[in-house]
Amino acid sequence: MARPIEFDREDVLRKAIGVFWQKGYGGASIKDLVEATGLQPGSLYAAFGDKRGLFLAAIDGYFEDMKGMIFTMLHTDQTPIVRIEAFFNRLVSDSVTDEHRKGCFLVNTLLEIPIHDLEINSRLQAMFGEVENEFKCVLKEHIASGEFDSRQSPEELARFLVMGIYGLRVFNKTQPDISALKSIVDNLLFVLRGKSCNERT
Amino acid sequence: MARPIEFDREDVLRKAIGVFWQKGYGGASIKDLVEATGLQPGSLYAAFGDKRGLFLAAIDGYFEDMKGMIFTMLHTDQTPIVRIEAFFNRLVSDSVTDEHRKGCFLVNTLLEIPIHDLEINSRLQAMFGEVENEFKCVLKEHIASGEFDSRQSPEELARFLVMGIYGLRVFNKTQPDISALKSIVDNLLFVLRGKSCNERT
DNA sequence: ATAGTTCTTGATCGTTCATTCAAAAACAGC
DNA sequence: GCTGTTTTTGAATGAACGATCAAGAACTAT
Repeated sequence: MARPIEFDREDVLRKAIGVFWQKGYGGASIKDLVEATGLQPGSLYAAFGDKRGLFLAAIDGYFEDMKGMIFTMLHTDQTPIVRIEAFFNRLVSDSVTDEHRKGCFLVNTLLEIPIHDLEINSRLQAMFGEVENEFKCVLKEHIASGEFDSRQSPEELARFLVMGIYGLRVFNKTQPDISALKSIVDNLLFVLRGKSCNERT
Repeated sequence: MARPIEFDREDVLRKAIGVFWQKGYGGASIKDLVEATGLQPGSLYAAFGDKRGLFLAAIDGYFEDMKGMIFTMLHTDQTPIVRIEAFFNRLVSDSVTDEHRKGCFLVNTLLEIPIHDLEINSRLQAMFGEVENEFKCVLKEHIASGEFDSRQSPEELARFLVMGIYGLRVFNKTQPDISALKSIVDNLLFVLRGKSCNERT
């Protein structure tokens, strides 16, 4: 009984994610978002409230995709260590493939947004907390398998791996070199198994 | 034979560093810088050209301090591994002490500035290249000492440590927890020596 | 067809941004 | 105590920003 909405909300959100991902929150202007989404300011504001609301929706949308990827990588029928290895190999190949070197939208946001912005930061903290927790579950399996004398708790190792994600993401901004990234991943995984496995040339 | 400059350039630069450090390049306005430095826009522009010029000077100034600290930490008469350990312990204590959790100015900038800004990014790359090189020299000593069977080249290990700096810096933005940071450092160093040393509670 | 409702449009608002510049102020040389 | 030179001042500039809103457009229900 009224004029129907013409745009696809998810489609618009995806395009907005692209803008924020590439330019950051402060760097993306409404003009950028209007051009990318094809919506006029009025429609954009009607749909998402304001720029910040759209940004929050973008963060959530990005994390949904990310969570799906993580779940796919970490819940296979392979051994725990191989699953984690697959996850980081995927991270490396994504980093190398990404020609604009946008990195991880969430990690970028982590450094852009001031810590006193609790609404955004607590959200990011919760998201990476979920990632950490996924690692923890897999690591518990790993330790339970007995092939690894547990020097440390799965909590500590999971935190270490999350730190590795951060580090790799930032590293790729300075040196997008695949062999360097692979070597770093190998050293990260070395902590989990006590010996180096991948041969490198 | 003219009116002398009233302000101390280094003092002004230090205050400007504080502003950029806390707010980022895009987030810091000229008004912020005018208020922090006590200089009027005209004087600021006469001294540094424009906002970007001041930012570049700020980056350089920050790195000078950082380089001094690194040199102090890595050139003592202790064993190589202890020196690197001291470096990361210092990084942890700095992270915990910093109540505003500003992190590392250079790492923050790395994520804020788009990669196609070559003037800034090549500068940052050179700076972290210097850090990597410092690590490499110390690691060569470590390997030459013979107490560590060199699974890997000092280049690869140095890169891994730089990645660790990035990771720790970002990690502290989400979880400023000293024991978590210490545990991460312990795992980073584990890669260098093949066994865990620090006891943890 | 008409009335009622919601969406789209894009010009417009007030702010804030980085930057400039003419005028005033502070020195050195003579 | 002038004169010449440079610095400081802070108001002014135009552009870009996020956000708004009245008018027109598109649809449904009756």
